[in-house]
Amino acid sequence: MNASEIRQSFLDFFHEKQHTIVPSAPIVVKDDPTLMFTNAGMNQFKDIFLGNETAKALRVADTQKCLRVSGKHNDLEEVGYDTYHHTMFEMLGNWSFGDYFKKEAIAYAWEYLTEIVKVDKSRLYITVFGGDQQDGLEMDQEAFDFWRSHIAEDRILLGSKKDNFWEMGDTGPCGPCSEIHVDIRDDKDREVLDGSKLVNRDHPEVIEVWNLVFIEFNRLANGSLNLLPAKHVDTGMGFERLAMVIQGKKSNYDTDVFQPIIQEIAKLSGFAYGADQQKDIAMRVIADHLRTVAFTIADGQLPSNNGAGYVIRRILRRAIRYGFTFLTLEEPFVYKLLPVLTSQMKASFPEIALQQELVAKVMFEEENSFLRTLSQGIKRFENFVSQHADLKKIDGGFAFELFDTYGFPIDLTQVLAREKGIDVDMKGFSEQLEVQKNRSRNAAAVASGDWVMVSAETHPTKFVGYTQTEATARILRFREVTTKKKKHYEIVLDQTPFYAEAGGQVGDTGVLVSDNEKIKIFNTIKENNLIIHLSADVPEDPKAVFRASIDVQKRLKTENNHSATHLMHAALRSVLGNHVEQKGSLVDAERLRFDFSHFGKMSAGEIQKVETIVNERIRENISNETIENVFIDEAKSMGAMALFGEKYGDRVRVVSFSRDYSVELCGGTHVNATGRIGLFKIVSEGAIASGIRRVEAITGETAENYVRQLQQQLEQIKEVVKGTGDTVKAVVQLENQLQKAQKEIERLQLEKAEADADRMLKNANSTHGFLLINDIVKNVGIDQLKQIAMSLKQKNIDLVAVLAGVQNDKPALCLFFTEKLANEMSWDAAQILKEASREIKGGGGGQKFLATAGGKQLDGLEAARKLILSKLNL
RNA sequence: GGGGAAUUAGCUCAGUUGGCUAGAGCGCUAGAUUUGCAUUCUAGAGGUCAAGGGUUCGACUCCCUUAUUCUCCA
Repeated sequence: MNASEIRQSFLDFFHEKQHTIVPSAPIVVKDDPTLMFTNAGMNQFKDIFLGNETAKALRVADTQKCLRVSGKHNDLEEVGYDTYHHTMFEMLGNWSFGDYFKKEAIAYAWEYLTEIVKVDKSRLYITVFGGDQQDGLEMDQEAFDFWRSHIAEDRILLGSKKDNFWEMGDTGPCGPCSEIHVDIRDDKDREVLDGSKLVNRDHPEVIEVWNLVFIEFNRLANGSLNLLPAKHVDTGMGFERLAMVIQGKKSNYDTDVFQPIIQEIAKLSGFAYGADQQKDIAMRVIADHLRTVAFTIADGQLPSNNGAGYVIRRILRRAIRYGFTFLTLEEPFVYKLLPVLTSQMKASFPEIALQQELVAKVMFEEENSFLRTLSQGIKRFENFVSQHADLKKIDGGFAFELFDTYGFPIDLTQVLAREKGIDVDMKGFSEQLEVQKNRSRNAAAVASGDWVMVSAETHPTKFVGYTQTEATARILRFREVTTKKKKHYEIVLDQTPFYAEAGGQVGDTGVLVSDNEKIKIFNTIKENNLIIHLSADVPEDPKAVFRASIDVQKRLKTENNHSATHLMHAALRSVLGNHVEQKGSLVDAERLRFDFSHFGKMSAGEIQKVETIVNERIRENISNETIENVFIDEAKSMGAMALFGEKYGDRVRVVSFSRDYSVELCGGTHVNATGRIGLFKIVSEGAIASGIRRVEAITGETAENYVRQLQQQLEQIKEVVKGTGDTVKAVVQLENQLQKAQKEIERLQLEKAEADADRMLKNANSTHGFLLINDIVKNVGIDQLKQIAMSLKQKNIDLVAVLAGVQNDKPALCLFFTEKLANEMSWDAAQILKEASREIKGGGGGQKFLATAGGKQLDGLEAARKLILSKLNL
C-alpha cells in the first residue's frame, strides 16, 4: 500500500462504521489563545469535550495536519536525528462524542490494524492504565478485559499515569488511555529479547502507533477529579508511523511520504541519501521542515518575529542551516522542493497546490534574508577573533550576543570556532540563555482560577449583538485570572450583545449594570467558541440580573470600518485581479487594516481607482444582506470568497453588499446599508512580506477629520509661501532657493576663511624656522576656525597657528601645526588644548596636529592663548 | 508580553574613548581610452547621519521619548 491508499483505507473503514468523515482543520489555530498550532487530532473538537458546544455528529473520523515543536516527547532540535520524530505529521483519528466507548473503540482499532492493513498480530502489544494512588484511581480493568478478548494477556501491559493517563491541560477533561505498540525489529532480535520488555522504552523499533483515550473525568484546579456526564473516545494514530509499519520500513523517512522529497534534496545537493550519517540527518531535517513550513504558510501563517510566525521562521531557518552547513547549499533552495511536495499531497490537501506560488515567494524571501543574517554573523565572528589574538576559547557572552541579538545560531558559532581550532564556552552561553528564559517566563506568568459556576445552565452564550446593543443578562460563570502586572475577571453570560474579538474585528467594550452595581467590560474575547467578557471588577452579586450594554459609538465606527473592508476587498479584486486574497485584517473604531496577496506595489492610480470604487458603492447605499446558517457549498455557489486557513463549521454566515459585488463568509458586525460609512480614504499602502501588501484606510468622521487636517495644512503652507497659484511649484522653488542659499553661505564662509588665512599669513612672524600665527577673530565660532586652519594647511608651509574666536560671547580656540612639526617637536595639539580650555571653563580635543576647543568664560581667553604658547615653548 | 540590537549617499555598509571639512564599494552623470561593446582611467553629482527632545564648549557618537526593522526568549 502506498501512503495515499493507507490514508484512504482508514477513512473508508470508519465511514463504514457510521463515522462522518470531516476535513482536516487548518494547522494554524486562530481562536484559541492557549494554542498556536493544531497539535493533535482532537483540537477541533475541544469545545465538545469542554461542554461549550454540542457535537453535530456523534461519530467522526479524519486525518489531521498537526504541528509539534515542543512538549514532553518532542523537541525541535531532535528532529532529523532519529527515524520517527517530526514537526509536522498527520494524525488519523476516530471519535465518539457520548456514543460508543471502550469496547467498540478497542474492537475497531484491532480490526483495522489486523484485518484491513494486516499488521502481524505477533508484533502488537497493548498498554492499559495501571492506576494511580495519588489520584485514587484503580487500574483500567474495563479496557483490560476488552483487550483480553482480542489478544493474549501477557501482551497487555500496565502503564503509569505518565504514559497512560491523558490530560488536556492542568485542568479540564481527562481520562485513562490505552496504547497499541508495534515491534518492527528483525525476527532474530525479537527472539533474543521479547518486545514487551521494550514497550515505552524509547526504542526506535518498538513504538506506539495508536493511542485510544477514554475521556471520563474533569480535573479541577485543586487537582481533584469529577466524573463527566458524557463519556468520549478520542484516538490518534501517527500516519507516518503507520505507513512505516505497513511498508515494512525501519524509518518513517524511508516511506513514500518522505522519500520523494529526500531524493529531490539529494539531487539538488549532489549528495546521495544513505551514504553519510551527517548528510542524511540534514536531508531528513530539510524534508520534515519543508512540509511544516509549506503547510503553515498555505494555511495563512506567514513567518514573522513573534508568536506562531516566529515558530515557522525558526523551523525554516533550521532547514536552511542544515543545508548550509552539511550539504553546501549556500543559495536559497528549500522553496525549490515545493513542486515535489505539492504533487504528492495535493489530492488530500488541495490548499497546498492552490497556494504554491505564494508559499514559494515567501520561502524564497525568508531564505534570502536568513542567508544574509548568516553572512553578517560570520563577519562579526571573524572580527571578534581578529580583535582577540591568542584566543583559547570563544567567550560565552559573545556567543550569546551573536545568537540573541544577531540571530546567529550557536552551532554555527561552534563550527566556525572548530575551524580555528578553538572551543566555545558553552557553559557561559547556557547560563545567559537561562537568565533570558527566566526573565521571559516571569513576565508571561498567568494563573487562572477555577470557574465559579453561578448557574447550572450549560448552553453556549447566545450572541444577540447582530441586532441589539443592549440585553438583559445573567452570569453563568466567572473566574479570576492573574498575570504578572495585574489581575482581571472573565465573565460568561447567558446572552450578550458584546461582540468577541474575531475575524479581525476587535471586541466590544461596555458595561454590565444591575440594581446595585456597575461592572465595566474593557474587552470581549473568544476562547474557542466561548464568549468571555473581561472586567477589572469581580461581580459582588453574581446572581443578579444585569443590563449588558455596549459602547455604541465605538461599535458603530468599527462596523463602518468592517463593512468598508469588504467593499475594499471586492474593489481590490476588480482593480488588481482575482489573485488578491485576504491574508489578515484588523478592524477597530479608528481604522481598518487589510493584508492581501499581490505581487508588486500598488500604483497611485490603482489606489485611487480602489478608493473611487468603494466610495461609489457607499453612495449607492447598498443594503446589507446577511444570511445565517448557510451550507458551505451553497455559500460558495453564491460567490462567497472562501478563505483558506479559516475554520468554519458546516454552516456559515454570509454577508453581502449586492450579490454581484461583495459576498463574504463573515461573523462580524456590519452597517445596515453602505451609506452610513461616509467617506472612505486610503492612508497607506506598503509591503509586509514578499507577495503580501498591506493597505490601511479610514472612514466616516475619521476620514473627514483627516481631509480637513490636510486642507488646513495646505492653507497654512499657502500662507507661508504666499502662493496664490501653484502651491507645489512655490514650495519647490523655495526649496531650490534654500539649497542655493546654503551652498552660497558655504562658499562665502570658505572664501572668508581663505581671506582670513591669507591675512594671517601676511602678519605672521617667523621664528624657530617656521611661521607663527597668533590671531583672534570676532564673530567666528569653532567651525570657522577649523575652516581657516584647513585653508592654512592647504598652503603647505611649515607653520603654527594659534587661533581664537568669539561668537555669542563664547570663546573658541583652534590650534594647528603641520604634521611634520608635530612629529619633530613631539607636540600634541589635542592634549595642549585640553589643558588650555580649562582657562575658559570648557573642553577640547581633536587630532595631534589640529585641535579645537570651546568654553563659556570669555575673560579666560587671553590666559588660554598664553598657556598654549608656553606649552609650545614659544 | 519581556530582553538585546539596528536605522549614515539610489543600494550594500565603514565611521575607534564625543572633536577628521561624514567615508568606501556598487550604481548614476560627464569626459578620456576603444571601430563598437565589455574593460580601464579621470572628474562630478548625490547626506535633515530615522524623527523629536536633553546633556556638553562641541553630538553621527552619550541619555530620554517615538517610529520602523531585525533578533532571542515566552
